Amino acid sequence: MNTTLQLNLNPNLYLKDPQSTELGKKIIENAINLIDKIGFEAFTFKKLSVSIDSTEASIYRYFENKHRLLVYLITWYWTWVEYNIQFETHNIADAHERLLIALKIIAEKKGKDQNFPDVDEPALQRIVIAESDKTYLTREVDDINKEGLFRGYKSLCKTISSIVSEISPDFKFPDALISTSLEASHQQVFFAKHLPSLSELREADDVFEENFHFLKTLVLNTIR
Amino acid sequence: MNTTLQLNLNPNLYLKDPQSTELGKKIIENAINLIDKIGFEAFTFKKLSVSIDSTEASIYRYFENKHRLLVYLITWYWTWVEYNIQFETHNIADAHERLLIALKIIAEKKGKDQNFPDVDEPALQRIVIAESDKTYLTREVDDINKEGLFRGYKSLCKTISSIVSEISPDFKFPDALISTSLEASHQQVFFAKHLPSLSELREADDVFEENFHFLKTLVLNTIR
DNA sequence: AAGTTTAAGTAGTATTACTATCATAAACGA
DNA sequence: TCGTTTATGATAGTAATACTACTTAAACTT
Repeated sequence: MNTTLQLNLNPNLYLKDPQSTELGKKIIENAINLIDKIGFEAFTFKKLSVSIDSTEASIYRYFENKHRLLVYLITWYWTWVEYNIQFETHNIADAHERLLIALKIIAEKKGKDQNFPDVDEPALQRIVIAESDKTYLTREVDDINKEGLFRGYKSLCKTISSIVSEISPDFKFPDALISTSLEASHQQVFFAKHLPSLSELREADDVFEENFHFLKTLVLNTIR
Repeated sequence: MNTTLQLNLNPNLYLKDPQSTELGKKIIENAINLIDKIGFEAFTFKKLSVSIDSTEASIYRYFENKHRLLVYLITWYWTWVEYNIQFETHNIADAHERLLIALKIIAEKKGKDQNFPDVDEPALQRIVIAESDKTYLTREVDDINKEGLFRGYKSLCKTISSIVSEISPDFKFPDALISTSLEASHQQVFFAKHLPSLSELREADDVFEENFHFLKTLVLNTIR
């Protein structure tokens, strides 16, 4: 299969769909590179406009502000992860097996997906690890939520927590357990790199394998 | 007992010890109020200087910038929490019992502690819930860590994870489990309030009890 | 070819996050 | 009591940020 795909995202995420124009695609591609390189706080529309050889005002026509752009990128990521989970668990009857596949996909290191040529998934994963919590840790969280912008993340959480409920119908906290696990899946990788005394995971090629191992232990032991 | 106490914090947290002067204490007291009221992003030294009827320059003599001030406040909180855990678990032989006390203290709603008249602990707990992750989610994390500013949090994590190891010496991830639990203890309360579909906890007087119940389930099931 | 929608560039503003300098007043030591 | 640290305050200034408003250019329609 050689077709390129497009994820359907909530139109409230943008003022003008960046997937619909050349400039829009350049904004996404270069925003990922730039945030990955300098971090979200230092990232500005001015710097982005220089790197795509355009202007601040043009970028403001696509996104209300840089926070909304971050929400767009992070939502793209979770929607993509959920798509992969749906794809890989399709036609698998055993709930336990489906849960393991889902946890694996969440925990693992992401490579380039040829279906989406404009998105650098490995860079985007690094952004998720370092910046994703900033999407909701803001005073605007309720407004943003009202517009439905967290649907991607919430839907992913629901997908996995319902597998948990299928396995252990009496378990009281499937949503809390899975949201905790989703957060842990990037927090622990961050700790491994920057605050290693907070985690047994160690920065190396296999952090992501250890990450999977930890998540598996956490989730399976908790619901059993 | 009627003496007031003072927590010993790493001097790198400040340029000049705010606990040593009247102005310093006013800065801490009003910073807590102001961040609680308007959030960390909207909080500025200018606004703080107006609320304490002083000047920006004076505040800059105590803290390098507003991020360092946040690190100071959050460190104060975790150091205080660890002090409480030490106090309450002292002389208790049974590790399982000590673990439950520690989880309870982490999870519970904080009231005013008369030992520290200048600190509004309930407001500070709200700041921890909404802003604490911003202390380390920054490009400066490695520099800040090198100065030892995360010692409070790391020490708390170690204290509890060593109880875990005492109970289950073969468990592979005591640090990861406890850092995950510490993060969950404020994340789940945040979700209950702002993104309730990510958690079974519900905003009400007993969120903190449910929080304890969830943490207990998570930790005890995982290590058993 | 004229008119109209749409995209993109130019220019400007208020605020933020500082830094630097100088004045003054209290506190402290000899 | 005189002189000197030390703490705070007042004032000003700067580069960068996060926008907004206005204007021009291109593209598409009739």
